[in-house]
Amino acid sequence: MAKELTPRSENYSQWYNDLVVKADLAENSAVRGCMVIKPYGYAIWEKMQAELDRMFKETGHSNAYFPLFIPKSFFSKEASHVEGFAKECAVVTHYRLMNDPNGKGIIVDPDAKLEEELIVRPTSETIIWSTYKNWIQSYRDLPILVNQWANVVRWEMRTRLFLRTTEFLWQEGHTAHATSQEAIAETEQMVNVYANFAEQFMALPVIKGSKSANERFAGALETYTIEALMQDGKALQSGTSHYLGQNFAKAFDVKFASKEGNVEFVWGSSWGVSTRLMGALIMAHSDDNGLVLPPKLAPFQVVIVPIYKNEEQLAAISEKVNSIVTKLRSVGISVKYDNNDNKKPGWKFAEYELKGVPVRIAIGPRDLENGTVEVARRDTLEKQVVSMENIELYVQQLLNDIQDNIFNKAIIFRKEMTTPVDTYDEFKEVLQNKGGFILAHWDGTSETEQMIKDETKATIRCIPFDQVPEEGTCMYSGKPSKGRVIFALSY
RNA sequence: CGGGGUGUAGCGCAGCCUGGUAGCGUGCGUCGUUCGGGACGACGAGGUCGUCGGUUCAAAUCCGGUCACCCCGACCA
Repeated sequence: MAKELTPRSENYSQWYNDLVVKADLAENSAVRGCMVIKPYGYAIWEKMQAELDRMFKETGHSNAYFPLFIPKSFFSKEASHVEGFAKECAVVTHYRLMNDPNGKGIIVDPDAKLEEELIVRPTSETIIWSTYKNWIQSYRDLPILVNQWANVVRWEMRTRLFLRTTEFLWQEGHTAHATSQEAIAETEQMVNVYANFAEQFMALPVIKGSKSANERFAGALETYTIEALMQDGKALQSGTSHYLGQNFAKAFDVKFASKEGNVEFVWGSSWGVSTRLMGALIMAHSDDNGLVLPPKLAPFQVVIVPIYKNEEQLAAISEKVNSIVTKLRSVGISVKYDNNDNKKPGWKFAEYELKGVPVRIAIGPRDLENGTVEVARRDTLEKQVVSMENIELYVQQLLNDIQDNIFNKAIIFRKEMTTPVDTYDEFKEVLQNKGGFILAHWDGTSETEQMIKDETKATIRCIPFDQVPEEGTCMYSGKPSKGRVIFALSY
């Protein structure tokens, strides 16, 4: 066994790291905190991008591209925004290198200092709103519904493949509207798009809700989030959508003439998901044998492994396989035929299990005689010998079953790992011994949330949209509360 | 930035305490036998032991400096 994973029960975090590397998704690069996303991992990201991009366009958005660099002065224009990002910005100060006069390689040319430093974007609100100022004069120019696919840099202290890297890939939508109602509707629409994507494609159940003031995006009036629960009982913020009010319009003086002839500031939203979704996908479904991918996002949904003793057998099998491949593709199933002669079937079985391919078809001499194939599903590891007749319909149904099954499993897990508590002692007990989402009453103040965070590291993941109204008292302060919020330890 | 740890073959590690021929697993190459759950045998290629300096007849090993990376904390999508 060349590629054994650390079991989850032994060390969940190690399991995750092992899995990312051994399933060939990504690896650490020569640059501190930055990862190389390998072809197999990138293929999954491309699948996610394709679906999200389609969903954005269906809701009326267009893609555009803004600069990687942001003049430093732009950042100071929105006070809470700079406050939130200042500590993690990479800064470009020079534009030229030169040979070291002391002969020790290459140094930064001290004469090539920039007049104004450039920030490598940690997010693009500032550069985009400075641009929108030029695009908007009248209500007729609104709304602007733009998305960009980009990389951003946040100089984090500690990084983990996909979950938190110094540079990461994401999309950021930035919209401008004539009314606050419209901007809020957009913010809500996009958090719903994210939730639908997570649940329908990633098979990842999420809870939609609002962030508390402490956890809100720097510069937003309101942050909506989708929160997912990982197998170790920790929460992962998987996507956010921010209602910006007129904050950035005021900071960058973006005004429009309304229908009534008044000059008003524009209302905004921004929303994003990142390669962190890869981390969520990996952790949500995978097991000690490796990755488990939802069929809708797998780079290939079916792998076919031939079993043979000699060239003639392989030729006979390959002929059958070709017809199977054609049939599968005809119903839109993606297939890889692995006839690599350098690896044995056993090796291939283990390898594709590790890589999370949803369905494996093995075909050997026995099958040729019987007109059958062996079909194995990754989620349950069950194997079944089925007829080659109508194989495409069987596999199509199986892929649907797998997609549903892993989603249902995740829902059941979340249900088991969601615990209502009424006292702070109970809260600490559950947090320590069980983890997961904890539903508790909170008095609504930042102070209380901060105290709980300082004492337990748990934060309010969100105030759920579907919060049940319920009179209660804050577990920490005893003050009145009108409903439970979700606490958890988080990534 | 505080605490801990590690740099030796592509990868994972042993050797260091007690200085004296550079070692194991895996991976890689060739050949043969294998092939329905990570095959086996034979032969072979591959390392100025992170780096700079010191001690010594002799340094992977002892001493000092330095660099890099990893883990735990504070920060975070």
